[in-house]
Amino acid sequence: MQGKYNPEKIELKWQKYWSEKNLHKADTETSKEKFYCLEMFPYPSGKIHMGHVRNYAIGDVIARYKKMRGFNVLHPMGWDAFGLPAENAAIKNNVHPAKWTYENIHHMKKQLNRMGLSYDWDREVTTCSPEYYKWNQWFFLRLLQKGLAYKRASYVNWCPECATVLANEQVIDDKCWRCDSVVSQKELEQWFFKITQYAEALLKGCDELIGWPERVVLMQKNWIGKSRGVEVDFYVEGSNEKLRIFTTRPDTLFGVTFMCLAPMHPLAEKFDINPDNLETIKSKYGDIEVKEGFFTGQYAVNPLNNERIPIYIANFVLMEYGTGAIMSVPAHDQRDFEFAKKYNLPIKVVIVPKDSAAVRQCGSAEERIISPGASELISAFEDDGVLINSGKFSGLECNEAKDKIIEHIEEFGIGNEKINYKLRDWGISRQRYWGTPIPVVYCEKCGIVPVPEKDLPVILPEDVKFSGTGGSPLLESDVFLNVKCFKCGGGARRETDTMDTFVDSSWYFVAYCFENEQQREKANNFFDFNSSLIEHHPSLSYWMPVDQYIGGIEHAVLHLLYSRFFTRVLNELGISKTSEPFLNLLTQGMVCKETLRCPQHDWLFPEEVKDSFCIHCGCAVTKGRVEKMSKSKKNVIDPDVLIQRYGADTMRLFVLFAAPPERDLEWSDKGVEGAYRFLNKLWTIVYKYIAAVRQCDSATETSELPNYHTVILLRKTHQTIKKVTNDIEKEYHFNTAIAALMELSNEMSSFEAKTDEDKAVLLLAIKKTLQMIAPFAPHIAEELWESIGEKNSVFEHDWPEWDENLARDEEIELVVQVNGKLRAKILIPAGLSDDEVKQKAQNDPKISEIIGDKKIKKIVVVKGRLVNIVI
RNA sequence: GCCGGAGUGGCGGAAUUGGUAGACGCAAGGGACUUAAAAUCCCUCGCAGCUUGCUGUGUGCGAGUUCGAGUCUCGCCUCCGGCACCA
Repeated sequence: MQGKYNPEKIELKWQKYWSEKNLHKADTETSKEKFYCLEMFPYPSGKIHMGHVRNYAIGDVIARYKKMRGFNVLHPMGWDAFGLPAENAAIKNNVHPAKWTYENIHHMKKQLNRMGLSYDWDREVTTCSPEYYKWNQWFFLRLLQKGLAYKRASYVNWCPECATVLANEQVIDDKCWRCDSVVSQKELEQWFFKITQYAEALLKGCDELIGWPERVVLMQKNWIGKSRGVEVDFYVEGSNEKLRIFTTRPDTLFGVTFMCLAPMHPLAEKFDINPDNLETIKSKYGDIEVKEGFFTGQYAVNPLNNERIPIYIANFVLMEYGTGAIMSVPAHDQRDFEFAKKYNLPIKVVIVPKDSAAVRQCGSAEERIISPGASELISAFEDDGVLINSGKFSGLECNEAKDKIIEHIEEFGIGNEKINYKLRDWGISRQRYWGTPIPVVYCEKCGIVPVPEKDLPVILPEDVKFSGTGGSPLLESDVFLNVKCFKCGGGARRETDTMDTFVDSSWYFVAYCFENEQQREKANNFFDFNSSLIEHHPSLSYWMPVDQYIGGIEHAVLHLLYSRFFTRVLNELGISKTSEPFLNLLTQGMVCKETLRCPQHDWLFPEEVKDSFCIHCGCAVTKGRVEKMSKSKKNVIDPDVLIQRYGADTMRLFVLFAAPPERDLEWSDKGVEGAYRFLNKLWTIVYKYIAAVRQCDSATETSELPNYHTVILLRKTHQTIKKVTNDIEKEYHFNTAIAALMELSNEMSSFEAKTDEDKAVLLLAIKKTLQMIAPFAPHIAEELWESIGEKNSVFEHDWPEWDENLARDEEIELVVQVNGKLRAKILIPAGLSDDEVKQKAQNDPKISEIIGDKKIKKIVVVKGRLVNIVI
């Protein structure tokens, strides 16, 4: 097919070819080494956006490249199909969430295929299908059995108007995002997964994540938030009660001047305090702006020095962390310091900087201990130092003091060393319809009764209405709601909460390991309900873990942490051999574009601007910041439009070329045209020489070629293979790999093939270029590959190899520096000895002139690069 | 506040282990082809100076190490991201 480059025509042709030949299917039985390449599956919101395009283009390059390198590649795709938008669409458009979701999936699947992505669709998963979510339920039951799923009361965001729980993200300025009612905190019974039991394992596992970006690992570590400290009992004066606190600074125990309880602390109930005061503080609980508290009238006794310490109740003390009570050391904690100043509480210095002058200076602090307001401190001293005023521990350095004091505390039975984590259990209950029903029933006699495995899946009922008010639609389905107890056969009510959609995505990578949903059901052991013998399934142990995972940084904590948690549980259940799901992680940057703003009309589409004035009001339009593409900011580019105009190959190429994968990418319409030009150029090169090239029998790889330019092209070809291979292999630097291919193309387009040998070398260069461009722009590669007379798909050929000898330059450009400054460049043959190089450098007329009769102190030679003469 | 990351031409971005700063692309300017335009091709392109070839200078700022620093060390500045009452 000659003529003009017509992307649409060839792209559809090759997409059909791939699908008919089943080219993207993962082998089930093979001796080949496996490579599991996975991109985060999308939420079927309606249509794909540029973020998807980037994510999936990156994944596709890796999958196709690995296939060409001879791996058995698993490259699946599916749908994160449960979730709120479907329910909102149901309310708004009176369409069932399932219909809305499946229509979106249908459309988006077409879009993905139009991009030419190499998915094995036989392994597609859709999380809203009962075949999929019954496994959510199965996992839930296993977790319940192991005590890893439990129900307890907790505080949640509650919208009284919608009668539902809201996620933190859905509360905007303390109001419901949907109805604008003021959101309150409500105590509600919720299901939890006990992820905290795995805090230490997940933290330790972080060290295994060597293929992850450091910052993601760090974010995981911070999220888990381990800290070592000690729990200490303070006596409550005049009662048998003990007040237990947690601190990471036992070295400051002698500096405690007051204590604070969380307003929900059980002791608060026992104290004789004004209930109004308590209510006020409770209402300010969680308010970051103010730190408030009040004196309970009660005193505690410091177990180390028997000092009498007032007990306060304060809004900033969290019930969820530590023991819900703190000791306050205003001299060495800034927040305590501010609180002490506000309520005029004593400040006692117990740690001073290590250097002696400061010790002496602060020595005078001895006199003003516990004298409120006397302290000259303007802020807390939080650094490490030396202890003073601390009984037998005075004079010790902080770290040593910590150990000694912990020892002392344990010896006298006042408390114990304690490790705390910030990680909380994972609340999975959602009062929504479009999610996995939690498989339990409530029986008046038997209480919580799990649905037996053989009765799974608990299917979402169809007879529901979506009004948008009055809570979960499941509450209105009698068929769903009223069941017989699985234990006693009596009347029971089904759980109407559904699971957080993060449950669905915590194990979907496991589901892909099985060939299709039918087979998944019958061909495995662990999914077999009747089998008490749970074994590692061969498919699973073959494919897991995922070799390369690719997705947005926004999932750095939640999804990735949940998946790690699930994989550990699966491992303990004997299902998965691996304890970490993702070997290598690539977090791609956002796709951004310039925004346009009009003072009157806010964000504008580019079409709404003419000569930098708003077409509606004539106001001068200012260029906003470059921001992540979003509908609301009117700076989105629709992939469909782009494909229509330039084709999928151009879109893919641009997105891969404009920035390295992990960095943010700034959209440039002109840049897209550049990518399109490059593909056209490639097309022209091939067709310009195709007639001549066809006459050659085969490409020869001999290096004994007479023509200088031919040698250069051959060398460039081998250098490019080396460069592109290394760029892909090393850090997935696709932008520089593509740049190298552009360089080679530039070389080819200025090359004139006269002799047969010239033609042979050119054909070789063309072939290798097509093979190397194939993972990036697969359609044009296939088309041109066919055009030069190759049989079979380009993807069925091995990735090109380079010859180190042919890639080596015969001559090198030697840089000559004098005193570190560039003074000359000379061409010398490669492989000279250091002495010869030194000689040549000094013999250069310019250099010898500069040196003149000055004395040479030293000559530094960097092989193959430069000479530096120091005079 | 704490923890990360990043600052390189008009722009996106390149630069092995410390070794020619600015690959590749975009934009811009000039030229060729054309009746004309588009497309394509060729040339120029960090800044400053003049003798147009060179000299000086240049990777956020200031020091330092080194024969040599975009890269390493120390001290600042700015931007971005994450966490944030975590005791």
